[in-house]
Amino acid sequence: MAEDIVDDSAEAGPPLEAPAELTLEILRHSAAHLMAAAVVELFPGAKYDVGPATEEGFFYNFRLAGGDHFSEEDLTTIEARMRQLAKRRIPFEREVIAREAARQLFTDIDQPFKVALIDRMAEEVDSVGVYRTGDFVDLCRGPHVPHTGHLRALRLLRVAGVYWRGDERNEQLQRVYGTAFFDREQLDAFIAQREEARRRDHRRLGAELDLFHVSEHSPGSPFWHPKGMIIWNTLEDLRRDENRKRGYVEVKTPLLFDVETYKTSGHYDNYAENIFFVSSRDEGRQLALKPMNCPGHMILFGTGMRSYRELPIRYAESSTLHRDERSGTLHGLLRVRHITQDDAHIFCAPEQIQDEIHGIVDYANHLYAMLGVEPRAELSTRPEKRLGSEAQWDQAESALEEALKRHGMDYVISPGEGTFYGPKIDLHMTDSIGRSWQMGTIQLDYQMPARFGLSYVGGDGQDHTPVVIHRALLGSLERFIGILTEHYAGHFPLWLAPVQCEIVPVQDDAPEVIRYVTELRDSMRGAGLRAEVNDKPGERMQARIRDAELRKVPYIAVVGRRDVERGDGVVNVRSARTGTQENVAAGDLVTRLVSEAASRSNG
RNA sequence: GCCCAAGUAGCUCAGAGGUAGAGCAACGCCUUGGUAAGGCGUAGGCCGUGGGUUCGAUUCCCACCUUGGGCUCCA
Repeated sequence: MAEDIVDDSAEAGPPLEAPAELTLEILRHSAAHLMAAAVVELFPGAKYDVGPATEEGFFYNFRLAGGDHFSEEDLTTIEARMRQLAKRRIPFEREVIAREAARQLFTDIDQPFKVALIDRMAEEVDSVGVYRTGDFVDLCRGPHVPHTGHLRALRLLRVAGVYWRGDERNEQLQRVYGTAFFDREQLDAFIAQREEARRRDHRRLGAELDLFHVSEHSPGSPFWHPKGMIIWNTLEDLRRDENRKRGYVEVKTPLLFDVETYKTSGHYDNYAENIFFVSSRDEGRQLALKPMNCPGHMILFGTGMRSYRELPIRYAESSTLHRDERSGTLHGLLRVRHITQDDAHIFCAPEQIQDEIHGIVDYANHLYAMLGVEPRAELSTRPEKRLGSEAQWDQAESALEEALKRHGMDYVISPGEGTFYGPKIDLHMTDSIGRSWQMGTIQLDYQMPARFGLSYVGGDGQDHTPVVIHRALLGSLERFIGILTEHYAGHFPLWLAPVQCEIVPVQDDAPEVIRYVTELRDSMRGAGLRAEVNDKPGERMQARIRDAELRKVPYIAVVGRRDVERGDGVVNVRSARTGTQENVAAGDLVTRLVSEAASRSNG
């Protein structure tokens, strides 16, 4: 959910003129006021904080008397009260008053959050907007709907505890989320759309398609089932193929490291709460499960004299990583503790950065296009606290930006969001309910090689410190498969589908039919296809077809006695995606599926 | 970690202070069927875990675990 709208400047400041047109945002902002009005009536002593419109609806933050919390039942009560207030067509009355008068007003009615907002306004602000809805009064620049009668199609969605001003060190307030639309039909469509999103949720599809599950025996670490492993391994094959073509070399580094390694890398100081520590029989020695591959690759690079002639060296490793994520953040495959990154570290000379970044962006575009997904790129630039010279940062940032431009990629810049060791490009994807997740990342690093004392001999015979580019393109295999499952709604393209062709015999007890379908299956398997025969006894052909359809098998071949007796080797093939049928010679079918799978097309 | 919810058969869910139900799936039998569910039957449960209240708890209370939505976090 986009919560970047939690900017309370929208709540205060100079008032705006009445709107030329009634937008959804205005409607929802007004609905937030209406909700606060209802809450203040129903929960005496409630303090209200801020309540903006969001992409999905609106929310308002409250502190209830006596430290109470809202329950879900309260939502029903509040929503009912809102409807009553809406029916009364109470006008939204706008006033502009002096800042001091407003401060006094909110002090008098004991609304400390509003007083705090006024106190945080810029000095030059001398008047503020105040809106009244019946007895309810809010600090607000508006604009609003003329009266509450416009707020007909409302729905309160959920409650949440949120930290005041988004800071964990502050007290926790109660936030109520809701949404509003111009009419009932739009609200119904919104609710139906959420239902649809739930159907393509990767956790649901993961169970239905028998891909994976998570267990309380190891929270955050998925169990991959045979069908899920096919998708996993197919993506791994793709990664290996492409890495080989692009001059990467595969390495393997340990899972367990002495913690000293992470002190050297800087992770111990910056990341300790996410590291799983492991005790050892060797007293006085503490080990840690690796949360990232970089230190291992640094050590590997450092095992020998390196010449500039060897560079760039591109170490790739798709290794298991563990990160001790906070329990409340775990989320299916999208946020896990057992992470498998399609990781690589490129060690290069400064003058090679541009070409390497270019190559990585090209690689990323190639992969994403092949999978039919479009990530959003974000360029994160130098943060306040950083290492390295300004000249290095200039070079690094422009190298990244240059590559994005050269590839014609749309991107947004996140100023100050880079890492302390360098700027980065992140690739983001959206899940079924609109949440954004970081997938790939490309990070330039001038610092870690120096911390590990890495060097290479340059053409000038002097030692130089290499630059490292950290990059993961899919990001994590777990997360990527999760997003991909939702993207395809479970209908994986042929090359990724766990079962590519299911063969359904019409007469399961006719020996010649059984022989025929078994031979067809074996010839498909011999050609490298994943084929199964569904000859489940006691079930009609229709039920077997339905079963394969529900498992979203791309092709279903139906073979009966008539085909066998005809003797021309023609079978009937049904495409699950289109529901169409056609008659094809078995040999042609195999050739066609092999070629479609090899093309790795999205179908 | 924090707020709000939910954990009952493999799955989806119903139920109630007196010891547990449906549909689908599984298994068995019957059905020989040409493109999305044939019929009958059988089996299946520490009602998330641990405490407490009670003659009796799966049901009420407390704690914990896991899952979901949000917050914070995501170098």
